[in-house]
Amino acid sequence: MKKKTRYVILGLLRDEAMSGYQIKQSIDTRMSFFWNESYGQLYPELNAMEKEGFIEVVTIDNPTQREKNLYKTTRKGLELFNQWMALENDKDTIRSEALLKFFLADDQNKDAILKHLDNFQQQNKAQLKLYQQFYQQLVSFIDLHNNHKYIIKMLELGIAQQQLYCDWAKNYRNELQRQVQGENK
Amino acid sequence: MKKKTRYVILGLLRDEAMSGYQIKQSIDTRMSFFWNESYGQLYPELNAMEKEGFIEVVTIDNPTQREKNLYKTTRKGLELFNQWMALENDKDTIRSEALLKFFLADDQNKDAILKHLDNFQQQNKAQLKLYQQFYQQLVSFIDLHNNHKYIIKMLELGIAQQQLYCDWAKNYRNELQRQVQGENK
DNA sequence: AGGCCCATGTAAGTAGTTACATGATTAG
DNA sequence: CTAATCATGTAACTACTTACATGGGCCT
Repeated sequence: MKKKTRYVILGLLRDEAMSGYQIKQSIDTRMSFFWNESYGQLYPELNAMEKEGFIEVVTIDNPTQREKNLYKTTRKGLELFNQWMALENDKDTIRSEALLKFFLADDQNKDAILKHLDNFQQQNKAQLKLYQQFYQQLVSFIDLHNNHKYIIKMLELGIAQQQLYCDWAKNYRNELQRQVQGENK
Repeated sequence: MKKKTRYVILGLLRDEAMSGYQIKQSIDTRMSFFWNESYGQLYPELNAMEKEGFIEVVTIDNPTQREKNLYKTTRKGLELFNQWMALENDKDTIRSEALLKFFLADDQNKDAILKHLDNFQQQNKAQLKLYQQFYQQLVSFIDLHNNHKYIIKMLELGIAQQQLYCDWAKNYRNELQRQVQGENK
């Protein structure tokens, strides 16, 4: 499977100059229901892409700011990005250990599942909150960038999914809990 | 991140003896909304696990059947599985190129997005059908295995998610289509 | 007879994570 | 003053995919 890191970078740096660190934050807080990247991918890729001319360093006017490498996408980078957009997609990669455990569980693992359901719900709730925050932020802009409506659409999906996961987990948890109590009567 | 392949194998081979090929089919058709594996992981792992005594070969009584290696989980394997169940979960891994494109799109990529939305909807619809089939299969058993109710719960989540994705894509597609038509007027 | 699915595997290459190192800045 | 967060990077490792090889059985 081909590496997609450069396209994420290219896409994010079209509108806003960002550092590697900021890119990572963006992905983690706004895109994590369908994507992730690690620093070990990001930083070397940023350096390679700069050398190849797909992104360039933006110098900051404000010299009081501490040093960080802000990049933005070049024209050449934009071309590469748009080419990628038209290409067929590779198949998805997904591995959720929590969901795997839920699927493979039997009555011997009831306690473990109960614990994992709690964590699962809590994590999804936290993520839901982040998506909602970003959503509010975007819709409050009167002056919409032409890409904002695309992001908003995706956030709607993410929010609906997180909501589904939370509700499902809450429900399931209560159901299992009742079963356990029934047994101990 | 530690390799989880052995736990999937262990979990699936508790109830039903299966070949590597069947395991792969199972994962692809029933678990693909939260997990995937490739043959390159599966077959070497099966051989290693047999050597280590976590799974064992089941000999078939029926000699007309063509040759295939059917495995099931051993007591030792079950212990390992139950230990894993109680452990904390690693963080998820996820990469969906389609969703990435939806997120990063702007007006320049409208046509590409339209095409990807079609594929996305179609693929999710196909997967939805598979989950529904398996669901029907499970609920029609009068004699529920003690793990069936756990699988059913997961399928409910999978079905709801696929439904959400399909509806979202259909809606989004129509919306974008109308925009394009509006522009060409 | 040909194509498709069943079935098992391996080798090479690539993608990805983790742990470590380093240091500045900010908030309490 | 110290802990957390911002910030950048690299090396070693491991996980994973892909492409290839092989062949039987089934359907038409």
